[in-house]
Amino acid sequence: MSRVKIGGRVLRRTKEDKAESHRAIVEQAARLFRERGIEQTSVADVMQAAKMTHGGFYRHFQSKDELVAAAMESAVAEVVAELGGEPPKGTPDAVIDRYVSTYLSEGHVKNSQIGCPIAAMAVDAGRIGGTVAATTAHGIKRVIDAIASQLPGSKQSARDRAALMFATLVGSIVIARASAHSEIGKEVLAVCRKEFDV
Amino acid sequence: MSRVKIGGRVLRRTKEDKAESHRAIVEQAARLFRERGIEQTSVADVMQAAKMTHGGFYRHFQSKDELVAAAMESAVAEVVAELGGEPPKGTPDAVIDRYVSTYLSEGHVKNSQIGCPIAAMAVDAGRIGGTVAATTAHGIKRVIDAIASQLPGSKQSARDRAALMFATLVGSIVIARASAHSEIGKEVLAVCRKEFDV
DNA sequence: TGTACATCAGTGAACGCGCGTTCACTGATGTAC
DNA sequence: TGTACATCAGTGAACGCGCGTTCACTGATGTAC
Repeated sequence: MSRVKIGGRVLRRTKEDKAESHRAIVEQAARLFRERGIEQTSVADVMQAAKMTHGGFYRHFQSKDELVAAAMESAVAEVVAELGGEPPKGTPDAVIDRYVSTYLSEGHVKNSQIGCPIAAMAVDAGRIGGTVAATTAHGIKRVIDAIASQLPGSKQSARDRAALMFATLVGSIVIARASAHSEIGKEVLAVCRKEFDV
Repeated sequence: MSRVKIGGRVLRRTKEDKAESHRAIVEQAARLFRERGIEQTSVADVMQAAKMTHGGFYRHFQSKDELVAAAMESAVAEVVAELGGEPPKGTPDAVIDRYVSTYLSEGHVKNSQIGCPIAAMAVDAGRIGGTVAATTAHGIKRVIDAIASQLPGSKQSARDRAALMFATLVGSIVIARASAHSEIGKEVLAVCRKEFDV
């Protein structure tokens, strides 16, 4: 944090500061939208989390929807980066194993704020339509492509298995979260873990 | 419709009329919440769809959340009724085949208002918490149980396969809807149909 | 290097709007006698 | 059967509130000369 505050006011506002503010807004939005939902998170909530007041928001985005798209894009990019990273030591499918077992963990159920943006935001983002829906659709494609790139076999076969796997993952976490205090959620996660052998 | 309107006013309001109004409110809520989302549908929207003004709403429900729970319950009951019905002519798993192939159809992608309430509402309903979340969790259990009751094999095995199947169905439709104008959604549905052989 | 000035990120008050909810009222229902 | 009256489903205006967005303002930045 290079910005210096004196008496509660930000005194330095260079281009780098603006870029840093921008990043902080998107980061907090990606976190809050996934945790509380898009409609349940106000622009003021996001700006407060980014340690600013809400008035400055429109120096960075033309509308809340533009922020929603940016947050979705940012969260998808993180997922894709994890999946596209160098396969670490171990078996060739270690990246996928780690992705799937993390996805189907109790931690992912509880910590939606750092989890899959599709599971947390896609239903509402799709309903918003326009650029938000388009960004979401593109994000889904990117994630499935990234999963497919880590699967063995032919391109088409890998893509098909990636699509089916991702659908199962998304459904499992949606169900598990909505069944948080019931046993059924844990059952679904367990069965799904068994299915993918993680 | 037994209610008689004269000059735009409902003149008869017997107990049966109230029950009919109640049913209409829940029916329209179940439809609109699934189509537009819970937060995006106002109490006034629902009452208008049920051909009333918003003021009378609180003669039927203590709060919007109570209506959300009733709408979820009603929509789940419909799904369970379809799955629990007499197996019609044909193979013993005809009920499941019909359920799955309808679930994975383009029609279900487009017509969320008459589709699976879990796919359409569970993410938001879970976030609301309280009775709404509890009703949703219970609804998920009821649907999985209903699916399991139509599957062959041991109780435990059927239940496990039902849980996995439902997760895949929910994930597929969430993805397909969010990818509406992209090819990826159709791919996911197609792969999923192949998986379940429908 | 120093001075004058335009820029613009961020502040905080204010805007209009739609929401969930409340309430006084209307008038048909249905019960008591 | 008829009359008087309490009930209450539904109406429509009104409430307070939080939202997305706007705007006048502040003051450090950074450019022109």
